Amino acid sequence: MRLTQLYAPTLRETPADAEVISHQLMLRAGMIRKAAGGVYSYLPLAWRTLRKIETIVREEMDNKGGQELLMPIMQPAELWLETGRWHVYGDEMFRLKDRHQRDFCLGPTHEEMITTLVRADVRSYRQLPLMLYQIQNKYRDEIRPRFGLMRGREFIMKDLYSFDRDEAGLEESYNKMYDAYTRIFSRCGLKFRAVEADAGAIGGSGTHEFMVIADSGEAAIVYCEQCDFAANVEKAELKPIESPEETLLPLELKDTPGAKTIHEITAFLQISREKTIKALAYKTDKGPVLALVRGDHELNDIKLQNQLGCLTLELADEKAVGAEFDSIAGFLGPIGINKDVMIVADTTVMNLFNAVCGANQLDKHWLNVNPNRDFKAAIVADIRLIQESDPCPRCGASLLTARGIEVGQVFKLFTKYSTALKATYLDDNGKEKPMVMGCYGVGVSRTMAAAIEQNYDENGIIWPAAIAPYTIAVIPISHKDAAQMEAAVKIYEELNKNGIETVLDDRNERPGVKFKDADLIGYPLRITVGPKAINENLVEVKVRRNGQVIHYTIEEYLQAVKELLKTL
RNA sequence: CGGGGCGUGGCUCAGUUUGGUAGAGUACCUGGCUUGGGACCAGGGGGUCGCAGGUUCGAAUCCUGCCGCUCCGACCA
Repeated sequence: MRLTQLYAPTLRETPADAEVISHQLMLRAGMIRKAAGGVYSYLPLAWRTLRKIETIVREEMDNKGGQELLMPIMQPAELWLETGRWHVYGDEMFRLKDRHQRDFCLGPTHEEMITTLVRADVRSYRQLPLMLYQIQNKYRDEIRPRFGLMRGREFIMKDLYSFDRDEAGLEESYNKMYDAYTRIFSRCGLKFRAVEADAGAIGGSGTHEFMVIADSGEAAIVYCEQCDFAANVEKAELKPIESPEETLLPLELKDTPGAKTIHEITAFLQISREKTIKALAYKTDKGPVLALVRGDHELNDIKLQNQLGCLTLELADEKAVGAEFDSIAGFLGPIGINKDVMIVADTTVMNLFNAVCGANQLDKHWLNVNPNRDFKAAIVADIRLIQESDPCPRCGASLLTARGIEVGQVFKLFTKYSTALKATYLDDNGKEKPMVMGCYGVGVSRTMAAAIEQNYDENGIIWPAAIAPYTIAVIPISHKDAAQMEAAVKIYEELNKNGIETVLDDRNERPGVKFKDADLIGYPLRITVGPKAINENLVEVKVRRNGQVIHYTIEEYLQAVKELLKTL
């Protein structure tokens, strides 16, 4: 491709409405343009990269026995009514009506569609296992689209669904996909971690998220350097912490004027945060809940929600604390709380001796609180948020934290959808059984953005070679110098002939402009054709990632470049 | 939905406080000159100032309503 022909309008300045680096650079590099909030056009450069990612995904899916198909984006409401998700999915689903006022949606995901497809045609255990996938646009009317392609309302996703005879089969399919995902993101040149995750609203259990490590990531993860443990903080389980044993002292009511926060109470009483109990009042669809964690810990509301099995969970405001909890904000505690309130305590709290907690009275706290003696909890479980330097639940080493961009997730759905949609088969005894399912997603467009978040510098994008829109830019210094142009064209044509995707910057621009654009677009290699190279009959190659300049002879450069690209 | 910010040529922004002929840089077109890190000179095209009302002799500017974008919080690939 000659750059005089390429449709990639670059911008000198960063558009004001782009916040994250991938969004800024894709706009500046002429890769994407916004059509509406969270909805983008992919210009030729972006589309080339997306197709490369898709190709990698396809190869790995096919290698594991996946078969590609394509289902409709527009889906009838009946499917979703059958599983109940038409109502559960809420405002996040784009809905529309046809001319007969029949309800449809734009597919946010395809469990319903694929399951009804398969149930109609699969009858026998002989037809299983089955792995079907597609790559297409998905639609989710996000509460707040942001970060360019990282959280769009329309995005490209690969979704594969596995159908097995039993859980052993599912396990096998799951492991295949886990392995395929590891290969996909490795091939894309990304630094990532597979982390244990919460199953969320899709349902099912047993799930990993593939996180590209980047500071701009929306998810927080913890990982262990001593073993292979890694988890989303939402999910990460924790072992209870034992407290050093103490003689039980008698309960004592203490005046603590104005001490509402853990910080204030520990300063006032001159005690450590580990000796305090933090109480949080929640309103749920299962009634009021008082959640207890140790003062130096944070509550993980997803764990709490999972323990309660409730659909809604929100912090109670001051009025509700008074009305429904018989307490006062800032002085909440389990002792003497309204009898209708369910107490859920973190296991570590129950191991405390002679602790401090709010007394549900203004400016008063209880001292020498001993759980089980002074209060009982309806549920005792792991409900706290994991923190940096917490011990690894596997090996006990100190954990580290990082931020991640979720680019893929693998899910064990078991029979949630096959049961709801009656997708059954006959086993070898002629007995009807629900298929055991899994689903596996890759955010293709998000992967492109994540690759940029992880590979850029002040001059622009630094593409991993595997997913670069073009691999090499050949830049003649002077547009008017016939010898340079001739040499440049020759190299350009030779590289393309050898299957290396190359552009020729044949624009009548000063070299600085061409260099800036090449850096911005992020070609892994640049070949500069100027007087130096011409006079000495050398090919000058510059590596985008580290700025290294290497000179090769005309005879050796092609092979050398091929080798070099393997390392990029 | 709640809370902040912003809507003026493709892009970045000034002008709004104090109403009076719509501006700059960049990008684009023409010509010249130039060519190893976003040159220079000359000429040129392009904007219903987000939309709709209102106040006024006169509105980008003041008032009202609406729309859109964006950032911070509850969701997720």
